[in-house]
Amino acid sequence: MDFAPPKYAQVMRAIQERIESGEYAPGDMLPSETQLVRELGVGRTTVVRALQTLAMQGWIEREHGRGSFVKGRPESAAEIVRPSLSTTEQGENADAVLEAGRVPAPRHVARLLGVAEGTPLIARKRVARQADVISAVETIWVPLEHAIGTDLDKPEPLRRGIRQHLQSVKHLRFDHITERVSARKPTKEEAELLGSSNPVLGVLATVHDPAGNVLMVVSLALPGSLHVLEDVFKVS
Amino acid sequence: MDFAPPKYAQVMRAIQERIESGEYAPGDMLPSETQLVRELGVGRTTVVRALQTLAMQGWIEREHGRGSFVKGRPESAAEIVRPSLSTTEQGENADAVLEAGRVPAPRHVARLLGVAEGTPLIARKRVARQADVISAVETIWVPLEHAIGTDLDKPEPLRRGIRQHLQSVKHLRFDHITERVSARKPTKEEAELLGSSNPVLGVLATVHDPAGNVLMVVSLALPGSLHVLEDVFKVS
DNA sequence: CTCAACCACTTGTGCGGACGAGTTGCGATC
DNA sequence: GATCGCAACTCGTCCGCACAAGTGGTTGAG
Repeated sequence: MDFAPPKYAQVMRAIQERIESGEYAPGDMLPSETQLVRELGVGRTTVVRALQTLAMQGWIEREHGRGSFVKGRPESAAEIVRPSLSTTEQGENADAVLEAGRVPAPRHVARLLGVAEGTPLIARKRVARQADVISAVETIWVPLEHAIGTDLDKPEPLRRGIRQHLQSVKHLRFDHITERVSARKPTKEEAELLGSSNPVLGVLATVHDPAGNVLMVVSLALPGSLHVLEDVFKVS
Repeated sequence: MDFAPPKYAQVMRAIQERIESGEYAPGDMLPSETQLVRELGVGRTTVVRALQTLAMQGWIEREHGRGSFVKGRPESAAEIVRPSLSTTEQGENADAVLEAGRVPAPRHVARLLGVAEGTPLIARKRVARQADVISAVETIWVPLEHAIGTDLDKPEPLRRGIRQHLQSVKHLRFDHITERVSARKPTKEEAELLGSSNPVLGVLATVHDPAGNVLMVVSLALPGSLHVLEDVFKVS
């Protein structure tokens, strides 16, 4: 059975929907807290909590003594495309998987996983296509203990993406990802697959569980002519 | 005259100090809300607000029915090195500045600034050195209206960094930065300065004021063999 | 011994009220 | 007309209380 979300979350949703529908346009003043209390039939504590949370998320702006004002849907950092995340998130097409099976850990992967070089791992190499052109070469490295009992070592395409698969089969939860981006020449194999030896963005990412343990390593080669990584951040 | 910070902030500071001093070690259970109420002489509302804010910032973890537990000082994403930010933040050495003066806007810069191609801009080209080796080529593009009255168009090195200079002279405030990273071959000039034609990370960043206007454009060439950009983010 | 009920604790959410402080407009006064 | 003061509004903070819900240990019945 499921539960009703808390009231302050319902209030937030109500206001967000009115902003997205255009009922409250950017620059408009929101109804005052007391008005919202009457209108929505909740206590001021609840309204204030909802409004302060919305302000923290960037939906609205609150000015002491004047009112609360609409800013609009915030461009949250979550919407930015994270290449390593989409790699673990997307399902696979029939022609995507190149190899899947047991290999000894290369040095740089072993270091990130905290195991000895040469330790057997499950490696899964795939390509991503855009309009029939290979647009990225992706390799996922998973320790045996996490891969055992899963379909990661089988060359059949995974329907639901690696994250879903690992979560449902092994109850592994992804918490955060560390990405390391550099520019390099493609390896000979990558150059053949991509059909060019122009520079690539090399992305090396570690996927962590809530306790900080490294669950897997993702390695990507993104041709520089096709990919631009975009990121927005606040200044101090 | 100054004001006392709100009580919930005082409670937050008290707990943060106890965590940093080691009095509360990671993994420890914090005093319960009722205990803190008695100990600090404030209402539970205040304690709860402080604890929930600390939890949002990653200092502690709260578990329904069990208690609040210390996680430690959060490693905030702000500590990550942002190449475009350090470019505007650092002072310049005597041998850093290559050129500074008026040039027509190239197409890709004009588009980011929202002006016509060829509009006169102030451009400032510099190199960053690490152990006497040139490790990056940096170009800053500033509209005339913002550069006028500043020293940005003079080849003399700026002591305090571009952000400080623009803020004190023209009262311009930096709010957020959008970075676009790609991999490319160095231009002929960049290759000569860097002493190599290996792939570089091309960073193109826009610096925005609080209203979202673009104040300047920063363009960087970072040799892939010397730079790795690191980034940590939460999974949904 | 096993297990369920219970109790004592924890945090999560919600209410109403209170007071402070910033903003704005209006009217009385000069 | 200009200015001051006040009233009415806004948000910011804080309190005490209440109840729900999750956790863990104890206790007593079987």
